[in-house]
Amino acid sequence: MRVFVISMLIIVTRRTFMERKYDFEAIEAKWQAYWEENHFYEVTEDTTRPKYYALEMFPYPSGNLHMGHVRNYAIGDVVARFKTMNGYNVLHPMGWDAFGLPAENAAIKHGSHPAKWTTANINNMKAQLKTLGTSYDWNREVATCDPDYYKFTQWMFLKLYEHGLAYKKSAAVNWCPSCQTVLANEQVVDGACERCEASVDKKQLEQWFFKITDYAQRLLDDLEMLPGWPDKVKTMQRNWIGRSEGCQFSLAIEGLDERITVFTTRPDTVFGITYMVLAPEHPLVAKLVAGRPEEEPVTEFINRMKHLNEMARTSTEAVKEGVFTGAYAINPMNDERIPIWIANYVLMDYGTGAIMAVPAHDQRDFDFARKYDIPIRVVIKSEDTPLDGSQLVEAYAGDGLMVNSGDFDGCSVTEGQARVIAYMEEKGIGEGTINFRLRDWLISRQRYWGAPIPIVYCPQCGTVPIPIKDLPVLLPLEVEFRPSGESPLNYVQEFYQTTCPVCGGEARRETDTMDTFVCSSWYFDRFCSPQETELPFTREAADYWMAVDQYIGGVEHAILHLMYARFLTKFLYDIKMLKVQEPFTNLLTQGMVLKDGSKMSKSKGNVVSPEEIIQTYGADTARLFILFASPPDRDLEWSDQGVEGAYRFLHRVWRLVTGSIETLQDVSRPTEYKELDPAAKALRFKTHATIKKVSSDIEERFNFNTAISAIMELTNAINTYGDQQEQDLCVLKEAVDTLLILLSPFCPHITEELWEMMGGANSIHLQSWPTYDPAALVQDEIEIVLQISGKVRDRIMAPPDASEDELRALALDNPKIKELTKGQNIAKIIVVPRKLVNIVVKP
RNA sequence: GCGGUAGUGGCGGAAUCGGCAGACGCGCUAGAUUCAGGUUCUAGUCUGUGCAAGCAGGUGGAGGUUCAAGUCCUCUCUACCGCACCA
Repeated sequence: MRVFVISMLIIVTRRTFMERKYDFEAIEAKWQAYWEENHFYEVTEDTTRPKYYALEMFPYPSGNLHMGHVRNYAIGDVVARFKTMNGYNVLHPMGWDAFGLPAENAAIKHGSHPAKWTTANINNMKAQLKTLGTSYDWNREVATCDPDYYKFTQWMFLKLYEHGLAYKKSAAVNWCPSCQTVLANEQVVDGACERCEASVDKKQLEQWFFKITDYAQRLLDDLEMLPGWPDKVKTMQRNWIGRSEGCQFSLAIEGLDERITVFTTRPDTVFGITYMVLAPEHPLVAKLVAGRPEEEPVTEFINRMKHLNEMARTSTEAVKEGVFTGAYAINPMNDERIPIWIANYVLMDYGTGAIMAVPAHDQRDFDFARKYDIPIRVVIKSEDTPLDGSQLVEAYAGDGLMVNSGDFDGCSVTEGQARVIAYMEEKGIGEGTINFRLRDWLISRQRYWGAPIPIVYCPQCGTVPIPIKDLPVLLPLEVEFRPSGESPLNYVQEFYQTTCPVCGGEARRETDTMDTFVCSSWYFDRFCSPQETELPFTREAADYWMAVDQYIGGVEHAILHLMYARFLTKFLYDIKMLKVQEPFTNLLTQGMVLKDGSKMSKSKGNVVSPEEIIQTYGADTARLFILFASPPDRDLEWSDQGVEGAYRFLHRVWRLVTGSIETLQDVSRPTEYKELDPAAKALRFKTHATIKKVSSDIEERFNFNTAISAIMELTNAINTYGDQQEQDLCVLKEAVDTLLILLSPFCPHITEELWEMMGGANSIHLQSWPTYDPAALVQDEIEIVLQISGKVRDRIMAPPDASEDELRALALDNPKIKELTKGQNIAKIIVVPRKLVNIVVKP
């Protein structure tokens, strides 16, 4: 038998309940302990439920949580809790990006040990993180400096080595004199070290590289597979990869048995070459000038370039300059003699370090040619450009037809490119190629606090990888720190003195460690099976959990971390460890937390400490404010008064709920609602409209700010309804329950406490996310705007399903409209059902 | 220089598909509560004008498309971010 609980109409004496204070400190501690004791957020694979992997970028354990972390983890926690309440089996882990320079610098400065310093910081930050009330499965915690973890970072290295993707070469690398180590290209910003901002030098060193360039095309193409990533990040990655199509060909050198290879994207302009340029570092330069009168000025020029830092060398502002080498090359297309120059504007690390110069059609070459009086020959002619190069005011890079180009005259630019390449390939001069700006990933670091590179150098066997069964290569703890430009491991005899795994003879270990970005390129895989001892992760666990459904972190990692993680994921896919090709299905890049318009920093003295905020107002307030103040992808301006506002709101909720416990405690919600009075109906409408809005704001838009404002509106509506003399307690109960559930992902503690006080079943966080009742959203009447020529003149109430004709009739019958349109010609009437009627008049 | 994002009250922001600009919060004003301050509650708060109902103007600026533009198009200014001699 079905039982209908008929809506009750009861006269209520309001707020007679003895109100308990909102003691956030006690409440937050109580529930954090409860969740932990009851293993609330620990998960295992469960094939009966859909999985969801929510991940925030794990922090470097600097010692203290800052507001950026709070924002990051508050956002992630809302997503994780929301998905859990929607029936997903949610993996939400946390760990530590625990290797890196600051630990070592702190060790040098304070005489502490990096391991000790790091562990202390992790403990401190973990405690801080726990006071935030985040729903992490701490059983899966990892720290990259843990031998159980870096054993598998070394495993990654060995697998890459095995597949020819890790190699050692001597290269001119970025050297940070302050950090006393080399840096990857990605870690050099404006010619300065990304970390310490010291000016970066070039140094010729033997270093280990990962061959990320083998994956350049896939890294580029597969961005298409990521509709859930911000376009901004994808664009940045595309630019970084920097694919350009063109051709490569070599030129003979007059009087020398050597050839110079150049890359160009404009093979259609090869007949316009009037000189060529080598980078000052180009290996052939010395041979070209040997014994010539030009040798001295050239050497002088090269020395001068060497002493300029990266910034001064490569800046667009830098004036182009160069010197003639005295040598000539031969244009393979027409056998012309081409003078060879060296100049600052050609870079050794892009293309081949040498260019063909076509001043008529390249602005840089044009500027240079004008400066040094080198002829300019037009080979692409448009209707508006001169044929005589000396008349050009600037290089012409546009479309046109080939001229002065022998058999190729008359070809269009695109046609010419294809034909020249075909000709070169036929004659064996050159070939069509694709060039990338992306360089191989330099992973050697001359520092101590990192994962040792698992390689030994044997006088007999050469470079020998450590067998996987012998991992980890342990980082010795007894080390002396002296910033010398060499790895401190160079002074630890017990470490570097070893035996060769192949021949058993005496051998020397590699003493460089790996870039920490290697460690962070696969941690999300490790979270799937963090206790696994044989492999970095088990296939079964990774097949179940990967890919990360929602990744959240700062945009500063748009290139570095995200590119490296994508690369390693593709490699793991290739060696059949993973079945996904991309690690992060959806990416949310959060904005910065600002104070007084600029990023919080110690030097500016505008840092707000999360610890203090949590102590003063509680985690729920901190979370609420930070989520309410701005949409997550935009920068957020910190406001102490805004925090007060969030705190006040929670007090309002507290009073509202505690004030109604007595009357609502024993009320059960009916399965059907009938004959509600207008006020009750309006509240029920608001309740369900709020469910609808909050759900879509979280799910579809990540607009937590508008979700929270909708919850605030519901709170206001409940309060207003409370002023009614006669209240429908079922509707009120539904509204209050809904308010708490909708607020629970944002403010997990206060809602849990109030839920318990209301006598709610088990934990609020184990409740299902509510679904809205479409019937409750049906209104008898809705407001229709009446406009005359686009200006609002009146508003009327009409049934929501009123037809266009009915609305038109209602509008024309409206007294105010009648008055204002009297004697006017009605040119047109636009009716938008459920919205407005616009009467267009012509005077 | 190239690419991107943004510009809306005193402030943070809202307006999701071209349809009532300013939701929600902060701040401010007035009143109530209070010994007082704070808290809390009530009312107000884009600008001009008016006692008021109202009327007019208003989303960085200038044009345009449209019955209707914060939203679309063209030009332009400003701020921030990314790339920057990439051959």
